[in-house]
Amino acid sequence: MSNPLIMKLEYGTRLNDKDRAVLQQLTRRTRRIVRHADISSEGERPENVHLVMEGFACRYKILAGGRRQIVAFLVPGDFCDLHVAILGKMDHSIGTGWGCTIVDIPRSTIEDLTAQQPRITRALWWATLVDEGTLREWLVNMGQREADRQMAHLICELLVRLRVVGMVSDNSFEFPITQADLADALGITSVHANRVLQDLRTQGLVEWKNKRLRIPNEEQLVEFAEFDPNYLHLDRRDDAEDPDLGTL
Amino acid sequence: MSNPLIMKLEYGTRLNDKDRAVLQQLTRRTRRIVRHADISSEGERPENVHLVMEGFACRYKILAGGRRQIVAFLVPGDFCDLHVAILGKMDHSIGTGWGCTIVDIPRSTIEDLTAQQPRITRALWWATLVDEGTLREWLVNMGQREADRQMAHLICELLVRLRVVGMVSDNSFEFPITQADLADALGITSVHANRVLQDLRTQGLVEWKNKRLRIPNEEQLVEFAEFDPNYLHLDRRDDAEDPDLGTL
DNA sequence: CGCGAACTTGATATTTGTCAACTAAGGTGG
DNA sequence: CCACCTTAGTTGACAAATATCAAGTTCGCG
Repeated sequence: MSNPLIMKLEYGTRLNDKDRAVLQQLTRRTRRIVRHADISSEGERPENVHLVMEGFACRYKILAGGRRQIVAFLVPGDFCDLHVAILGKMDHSIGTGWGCTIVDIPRSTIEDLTAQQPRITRALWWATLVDEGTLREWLVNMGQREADRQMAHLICELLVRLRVVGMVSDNSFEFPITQADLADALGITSVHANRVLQDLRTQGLVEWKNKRLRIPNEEQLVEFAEFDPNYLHLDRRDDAEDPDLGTL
Repeated sequence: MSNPLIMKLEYGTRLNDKDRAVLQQLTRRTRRIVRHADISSEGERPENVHLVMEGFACRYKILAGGRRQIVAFLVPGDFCDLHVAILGKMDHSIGTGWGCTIVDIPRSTIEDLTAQQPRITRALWWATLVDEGTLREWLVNMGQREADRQMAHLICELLVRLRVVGMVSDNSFEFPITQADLADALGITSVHANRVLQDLRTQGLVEWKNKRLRIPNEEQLVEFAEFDPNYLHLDRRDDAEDPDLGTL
């Protein structure tokens, strides 16, 4: 079955059939978000936790001057705000300029899960920590790489993450976002983003039209971007240690 | 008692006397790290979790070209690698160019804690999520602010975080790091960092000499940096909801 | 077909990086 | 206590990356 949450978490921890059934149950009731509607906003204290099932969403912050920084793209299988159960308020907003399908999960459900399902709890922990690792990598990307490498790096990341949840075919994926959005994620101007993109295009590193992005030669793009996917921690470690995960 | 871990966690969750005693016990055996020794390195799988008790440490990544990005400063009360218990390997390094005092905590101890002490577990969760929020803010900072505001913002953050653990007096704190380190945290050149710093100095926003940084007029610096500390989640929410935190 | 949003392009300004030299500070051995 | 030596900080001239402004052009949709 093509449940993105399960597909993703299987990379973090071994799940058994019961775990899968629980997760499947969790993601039964989906809801469509219309274009340009935010899922939750800075300062709010949402009652539900949200999970992306189809399409893209993003985390972002708006500054006083109106500038926007996107701090994460959320793809199918990603939680939007798992943290809100512990931190009181949202310290950023979740938006979707492109429409997507999500699941609402009551906070209490998450709390029950963490109380009763150690394997699932650990998997959620894992997902949170991968998010954190991704954030670190974005910071490195922004601080140390020039815009062209940076853009290439982001594309590599998306390719890997989307492949995990089965959204990649023919080295290409749906990419409904706008060049201006991409610019806001990279911390550059949309004009500059456009120029950099054309660079990548003429180098034959990416093709992007009709809201679909294709990577003709992944190896080449990975090399150009110096992309190393280790920070995504996709190597499920079912090694000897913690064979049956005692606690946590 | 001046235990930075306890002081910090009290901001996240209510602790009772027993919790405090457990945490106190946890941080009994400190160890001095010499200058320029790393605490742990990318790719490693450390057996212990590390906690800073005195001084500064940092998270960083080195790129192929030798460039370094510091992705976090770790101050007293901060865990260096709580995540390593779940993600297999370190995806970044922890270093201290300045010497600091830490505590080593065996992974198993953390696991016992999370199994038996829900209030402490929740506090550790909280600390992790604050780290994540901080990372997001750094990203915003780097993406959208110019270097002078960005530096001012970082200084505001450090002032607040150090105040929480009692390391600020007379609006000043020990700041043993080097201009080049600061530059690596901001994603700029050390030459540029120097110029920006002199700017802040002549504007009377910061004083920095003899490894001590003083903020003569905090309000002014906060305004200059557009600093809003909400992302540090220091408003302990002992509000009606989850009065005794059931699970997690 | 027409309209607005997204994309593209050029000219120019600003910010930041690079290189290279120089000064100041701190620590070590004699 | 001084001489030396290394590291940190400072400065200037110049180059490169990115932003800004302003004007098209194309595309998708009603």
